[in-house]
Amino acid sequence: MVTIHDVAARAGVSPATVSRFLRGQRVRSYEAIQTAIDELGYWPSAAAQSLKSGRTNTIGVVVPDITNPYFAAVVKGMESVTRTEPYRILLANSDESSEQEDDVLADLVRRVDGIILAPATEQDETPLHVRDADVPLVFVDRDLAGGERFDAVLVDNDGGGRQAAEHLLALGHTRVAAISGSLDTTPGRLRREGFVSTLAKAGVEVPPEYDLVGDFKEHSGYQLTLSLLSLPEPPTAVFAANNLMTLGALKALHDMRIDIPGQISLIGFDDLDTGPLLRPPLTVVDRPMFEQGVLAMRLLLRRLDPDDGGGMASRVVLDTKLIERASTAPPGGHPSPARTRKTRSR
Amino acid sequence: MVTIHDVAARAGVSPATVSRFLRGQRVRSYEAIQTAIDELGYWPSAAAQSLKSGRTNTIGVVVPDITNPYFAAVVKGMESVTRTEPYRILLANSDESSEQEDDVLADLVRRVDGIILAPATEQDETPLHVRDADVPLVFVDRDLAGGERFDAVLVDNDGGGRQAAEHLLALGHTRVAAISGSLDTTPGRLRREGFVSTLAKAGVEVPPEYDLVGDFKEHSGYQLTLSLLSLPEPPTAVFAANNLMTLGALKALHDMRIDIPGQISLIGFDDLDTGPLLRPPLTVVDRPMFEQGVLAMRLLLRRLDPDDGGGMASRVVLDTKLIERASTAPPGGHPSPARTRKTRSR
DNA sequence: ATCATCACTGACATCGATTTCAGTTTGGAG
DNA sequence: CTCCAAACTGAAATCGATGTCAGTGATGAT
Repeated sequence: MVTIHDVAARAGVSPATVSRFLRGQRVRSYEAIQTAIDELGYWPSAAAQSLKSGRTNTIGVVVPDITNPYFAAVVKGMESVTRTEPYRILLANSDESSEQEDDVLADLVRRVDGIILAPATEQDETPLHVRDADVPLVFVDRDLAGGERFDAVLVDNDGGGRQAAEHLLALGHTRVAAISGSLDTTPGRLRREGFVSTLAKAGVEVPPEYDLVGDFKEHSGYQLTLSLLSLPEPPTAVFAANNLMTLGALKALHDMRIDIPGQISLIGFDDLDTGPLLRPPLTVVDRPMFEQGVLAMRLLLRRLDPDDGGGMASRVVLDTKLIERASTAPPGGHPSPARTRKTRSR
Repeated sequence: MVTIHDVAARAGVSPATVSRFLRGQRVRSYEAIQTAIDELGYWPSAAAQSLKSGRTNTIGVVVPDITNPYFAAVVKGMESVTRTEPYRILLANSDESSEQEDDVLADLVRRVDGIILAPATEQDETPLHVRDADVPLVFVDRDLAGGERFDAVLVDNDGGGRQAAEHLLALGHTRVAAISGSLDTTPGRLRREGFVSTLAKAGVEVPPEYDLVGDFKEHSGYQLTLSLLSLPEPPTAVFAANNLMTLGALKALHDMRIDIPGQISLIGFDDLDTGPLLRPPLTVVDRPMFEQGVLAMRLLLRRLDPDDGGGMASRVVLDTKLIERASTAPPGGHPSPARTRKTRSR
């Protein structure tokens, strides 16, 4: 490896002068130094710089599953921010597991200047350890019990659940099932609460056999949908609390030759790139993805700015939006011609 | 920050002894040291360790677009390998741009022990610089002109293009269009070559106005499909050379109210999680994704193993597989009843 | 010609962990 | 009780870059 000493020797100056040159200070022999750097192909050692400065210029990002299009979009948003900064992203999957998250975080705190985390569960204790390590922490998508003191970028999950419920109520559904994500997570818990409580206010109860809990993975959406179909009286509408479980539900309904929305209406949470192209086009509760990543990274970089005053935790909560497509319709019947036309028109 | 000196002082030993304890050597006062570590919450500094050892335990991964489900799956495969190793992944997007790739690589070589790269173009020179920096390099998905001396995990793109062509030929198509990816990339060039040359051998020429080149992004698939539809004599079948452009094509065909496969058959490259659920279910050339990531990471870790002999470059080429669904059919007509039943049966 | 001022320079200490080398301690044998 | 080998320990050097501090050299004013 070629070091600053090699460059100094070849340019006939001291390492200190080379260092000054690198940091943009005026130096008498800049020509000789530049030549030496080019000829030797010198690049300063990141490890040595980190040791001296105490900064790694690296941000740790921990998400449950990078193949979930939602998280992929969020990470891309983060990446778009770091592009113009000297920061890089150290990426890790937690696989929806607190233990893996623990392991990964313990390692990350030693290597990064800050961390953006979508915690596997709300009860997770580790992130507080992260704070002990004096590494700034920002939550994205999911929150933590007692996490109010950290920056966070979230969405109005409760409101999203409400929107889904109101949509189904407006269509006249009364036998309504929910496939929730893990209730240990903020989105899992709040989406269900918003959904169930809104139905309850309208006098529609969700009986236990309709009130199912999955794990945000496609397989659980598939299995739980099958179990709904095996009931003596299946629901006329199903709400799935994230994109992957919605796909699982859709696959199950296809496999069982259920007509959507003729026999069962399906509404999901989180839009998909393919959402409009599916059979049928999916009605979903949508939310900003890329933008969440951008905001989370900006919050973190602000914390890392030495001129930043510190200040209170920023808690950003974005709104969800209902996108009506063709997978929902009044119970029993086929989609009304009006609805169909409306959906197809754009 | 708590250092090894603090621990040593509290345990009443020298830093050298603490270091030995950390590296698992036998030490008389291990109890006192362990206690001191716990009480102080000590973690060794990654920067200092890197400086001393010359290793960062970090792998750089550069892909064109992490929101492409193919690359997300590949990265997840890589991650699954590093999970049981002390390595972490530094992730960067090149956005299909050689310049961004350059910038990112110049920075990465200073921070990582090895790099896995899906180059933006075949003509890219930078990766050779990476080699100058003595950082092992593995290609995934895409190759480089003159890259034969590097490890690589690729697929038989030429064969995949051939499979697509043979499928369309078997259905009887003669007016066939290709939406290729950038011809500067291995997959862009080879998929087109395999496709066009197979058609040519069967006496089917692809005229210039059918022989279009996109950039692997959804928008180009959309635009190029529209341009095909505006021709006086549009094709009866379209081959799109990756998943995103296939989606773009599908959207364009929907927007223009084209019946698939009644008026136009569509075949894609790379399956999607939603592939079977689309309108219509897509016929595609599929290939291993997760597995490609696993293999690439294994190759790289082998290079990093100090006991490894060095040895020749490993060039792994995986096979593609045709998945027949309902988006392709004989020209002109509706899908034959037989085909439809077959597709729906699973 | 002299001196004050300013711009620039190099030796050295430093960041935190590891490793070498020269001890010191321990345990057992005689 | 003495001695030796084996087990363990600490001081100091090291990795590469940077910041401090005490200079050296040039420039201009007198």
